[in-house]
Amino acid sequence: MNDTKLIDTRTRILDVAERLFMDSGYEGTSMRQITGEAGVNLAAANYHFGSKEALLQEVFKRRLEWLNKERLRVLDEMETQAGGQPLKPSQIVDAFFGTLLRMGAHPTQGGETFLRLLGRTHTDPSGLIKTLFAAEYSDVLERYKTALFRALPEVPKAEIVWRLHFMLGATSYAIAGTDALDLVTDWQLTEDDKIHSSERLLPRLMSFLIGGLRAPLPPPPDKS
Amino acid sequence: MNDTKLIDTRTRILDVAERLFMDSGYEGTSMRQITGEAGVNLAAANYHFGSKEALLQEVFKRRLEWLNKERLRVLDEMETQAGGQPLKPSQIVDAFFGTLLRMGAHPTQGGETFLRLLGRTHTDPSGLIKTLFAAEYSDVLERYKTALFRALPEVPKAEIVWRLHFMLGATSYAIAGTDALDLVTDWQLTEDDKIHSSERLLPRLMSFLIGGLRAPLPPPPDKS
DNA sequence: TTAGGATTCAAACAAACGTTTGAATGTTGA
DNA sequence: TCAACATTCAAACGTTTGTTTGAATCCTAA
Repeated sequence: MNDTKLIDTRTRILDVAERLFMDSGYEGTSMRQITGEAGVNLAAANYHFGSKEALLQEVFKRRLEWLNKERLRVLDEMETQAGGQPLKPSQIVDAFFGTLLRMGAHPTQGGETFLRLLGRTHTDPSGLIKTLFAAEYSDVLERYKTALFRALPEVPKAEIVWRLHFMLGATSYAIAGTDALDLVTDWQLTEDDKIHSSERLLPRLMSFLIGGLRAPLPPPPDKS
Repeated sequence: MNDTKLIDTRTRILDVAERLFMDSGYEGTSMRQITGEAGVNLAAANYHFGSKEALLQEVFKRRLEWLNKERLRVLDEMETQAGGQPLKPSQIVDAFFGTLLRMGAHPTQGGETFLRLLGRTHTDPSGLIKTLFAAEYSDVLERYKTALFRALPEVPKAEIVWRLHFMLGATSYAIAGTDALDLVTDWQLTEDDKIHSSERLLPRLMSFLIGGLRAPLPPPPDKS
């Protein structure tokens, strides 16, 4: 087992697969495209990963493990700092979603490509993806849920869960690509707005998320 | 041209395609699955629609035309009622997103199936989908954008556009399937919460969206 | 230097894909 | 009733798909 070339082939396949899955989706990407653009033999992909499905799993796994470890680390650090006191909601939101968005600027962790892949995949109901996400996210969500419950003791837990869900949606959409924004854009934004839009995304999204999280509760259900 | 049977075959294909595209995506669904489950001959799909791509377009077109006409009608009605005064932001949000969600309870317009298909497709960057959406949404978004600008004159237009984008994301995710919520759920919700969750989605989402829309603006960009 | 496992490679596999064909059947208006 | 058109149908088309094979090559440890 060669230490430089083996890792190179594996990594080249993973990197290209990540980008192509982002561009064209899982079913829309063929093994021949992946291995072709990666400059490796077709059979190499099956040799290193076993199957296309297993390759998809690896593409997500190597990033999500890093991300969710980082999310737990940041939350741990905040809670230590707070010394038993509940955190501020804005801290929790930043630890979860801010860490995700800042991953887009982290060159060794896939940069924007993985972020966009993740965003577009979050609404994919395919069994494979759902199973993978459930396994990869469960610990992290449990911790953040608990932190939010403590931070917002006056808000019913069901509402917090729903709002976490909405926050995930707004964020997925935001990172799925500023391309999709071209739908909504067109209209009069200054060049300045466009140039800085990527780096300004985080504060803008954060304001929106916290506004939604702290919004007045909906009227209680009709008892008829 | 037979008036009952032709419409039947066409509609049966459209209905099944809508459901299968929702379940498995465009590339993940084959013409044989569609025509098989619809109980029509394989060649019938190509006969009536020309190609798989054209079939996908039709699936979206018949629903989006209805939805966006309805959205414009509701907004027109509100503006007439207001007699030249700007609308309240919450009215505009409800006219746009409320109309969408209420479509899920409209049996002749695809019900929840189309809603979930739309939710999962919103993050799809494929050229075909983007072109279709751009054409189908442009008029409506233009009108609603203008209404929001008038309703929130003190907010910079760029911020409004971004927040509209975030609102679209939260909504897409919410309608893409309460299945995806199983990710976040698990945790202690009462049975009552679960039973009423579908009909309670709209007020919950609305509170979140308006909270986000009206949140304090993010700090201005660093001038360094 | 050499044996043995790891990796690459060209080639082939069966299966599934979207689409087309031409004949058969159904339907309509004169 | 019959000609003209619309629709259905079974069959086949050529591609492309993911995966497998077995030989060739590379690398490393003894």
